Amino acid sequence: MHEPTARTETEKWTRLTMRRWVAEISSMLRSNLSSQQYYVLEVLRAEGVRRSSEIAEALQITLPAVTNLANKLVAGGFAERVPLPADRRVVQLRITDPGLEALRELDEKASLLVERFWRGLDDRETAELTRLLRKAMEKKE
Amino acid sequence: MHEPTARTETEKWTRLTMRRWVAEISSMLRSNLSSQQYYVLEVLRAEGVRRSSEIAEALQITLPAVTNLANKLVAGGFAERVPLPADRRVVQLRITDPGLEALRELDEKASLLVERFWRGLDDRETAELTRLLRKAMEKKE
DNA sequence: CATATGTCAGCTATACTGATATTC
DNA sequence: CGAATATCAGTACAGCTGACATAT
Repeated sequence: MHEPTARTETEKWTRLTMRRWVAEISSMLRSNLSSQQYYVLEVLRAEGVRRSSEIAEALQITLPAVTNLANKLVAGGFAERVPLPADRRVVQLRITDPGLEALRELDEKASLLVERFWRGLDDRETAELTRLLRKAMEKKE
Repeated sequence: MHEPTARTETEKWTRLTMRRWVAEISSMLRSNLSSQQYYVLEVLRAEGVRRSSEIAEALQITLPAVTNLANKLVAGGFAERVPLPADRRVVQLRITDPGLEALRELDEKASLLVERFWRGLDDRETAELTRLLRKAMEKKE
């Protein structure tokens, strides 16, 4: 083994960091959309219309769970169901203008959260952290 | 503003990283304890016996939620309730040997998960990442 | 007729609020 | 008696599996 204590330190700080993130983001979302609803809207904004099965795949949940999420989003006016004429089994979801607006507000909050989250780092360190996260994620595919 | 794109990049990669972590840890725990149960056991192992109110504080959940978690852990044999003679309103929780054993197994898995999670980074980068996470977390108190 | 897509029904798990012991 | 601690009761919400309707 190369450096036994180093790996333990990495574990320790990785897990503490992740735990805090989860705590902060869930308290941020408390009064608005659930985090899954938020994620669906983000997917819709980024990708345009998406069918239920694609959303299930993206969120790693079952199709009935997507139906449930979609019901909430549609009921709230954040998304709408759009039939796909070419294949009438398919139901697509599309984000609405109020959905985009809600997303913008949440983006604002998330942005502040990220900024606050890494507040202990200076600009150079933040840039280095970003580079490392990006590299780690890009190599995961 | 200093570097508008830099902040956006930080946001983007922070959030993707966190989302993936949540997905991976929850699939890791799927067949065992819930992540909250896991966290309670970790707290108990680190701190010795803890009263319900302290656990609620640590996990940022309500007291009834702790009662529920404690019921599950006790039913599973992972923890036990210990009265505190000095104050008979208090119920403390203590981890059992089977609880320690379960934790060891999960630690093993979590350890592999962390290692795999940052696999895209080399040793030097992993050390730097660890330093940055630690610094960011320590400055948050 | 077999497969694919989405929804419905019913179940489970977990957290919450409010009410209720019990003890300090 | 008021405050603190934990639990109980009831509710809400999100996810799952299995059954079902519709379309390919």
